[in-house]
Amino acid sequence: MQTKECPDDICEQLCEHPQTICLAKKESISDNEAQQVAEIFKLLGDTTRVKILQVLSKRELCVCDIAAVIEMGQSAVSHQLRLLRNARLVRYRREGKMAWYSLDDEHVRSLLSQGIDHIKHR
Amino acid sequence: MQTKECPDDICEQLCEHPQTICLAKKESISDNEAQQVAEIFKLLGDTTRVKILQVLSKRELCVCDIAAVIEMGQSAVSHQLRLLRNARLVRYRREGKMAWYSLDDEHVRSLLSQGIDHIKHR
DNA sequence: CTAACATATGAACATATATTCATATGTTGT
DNA sequence: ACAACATATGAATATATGTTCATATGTTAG
Repeated sequence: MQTKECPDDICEQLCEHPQTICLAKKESISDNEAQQVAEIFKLLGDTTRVKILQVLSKRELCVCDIAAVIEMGQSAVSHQLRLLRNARLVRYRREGKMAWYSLDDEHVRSLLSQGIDHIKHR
Repeated sequence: MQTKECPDDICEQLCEHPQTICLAKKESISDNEAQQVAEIFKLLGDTTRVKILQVLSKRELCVCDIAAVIEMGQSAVSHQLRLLRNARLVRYRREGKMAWYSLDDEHVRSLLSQGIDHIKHR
């Protein structure tokens, strides 16, 4: 991302420390990467979706059962499932008129359980 | 949360599967827990904050250096740092007129690096 | 004390997001 | 074909969130 070497820290620049800044920039992730990372965490950053993912991490469930378990309306659940589906965090299969959802990302399972651990031990 | 045993799955209830729902409820986290988990991930779910946390994971930086590195205004950075400070994800120390920030949560360091790994390998 | 500076913060604004309601889609059983 | 049902989705609404601008706070140097 940064091609030039870091110049000496001559510090004409107010408080900024050019050399430190230059080093830090070299080690920083790109806008695009940061955005993608944020995207994943954003999906985990909603109470309803946390509940959905957590119950799906235990067993496959159909939409109306998810709604019953987390006590939310079918429509709200369905909207959230769409987001999770689009991001491929959940998998679904159709069986007759029912749609069965389950967790489809071991990485997310791990992040989720770490998040839960985190709040349980502090 | 659920004190009663799960009744047999007599299924008078439309599509819902009472026994499955009952079991799933027993294994589900509380509203409060889900909210706290979401709270953490919400903090990781913004591009600017991901960038801030990522650069702070490498080294301690003062506010205006953070702003320079991630190329954002001082005010925006300061506002975000407040959120991170309140959640104790970052630590800060004052040195004269400067404020030095660093990452203060190994759990978050781990979540962050997993998030970055995740998007890099897919 | 004053000026310059680093940081913090309140208010305003624009944008994003979650939920609800109404309705569409698609399946099953009669 | 029709009715009942499970799910999906568009539109509307309310709320939350991020950034900017202006300004406040607090520190240092002169």
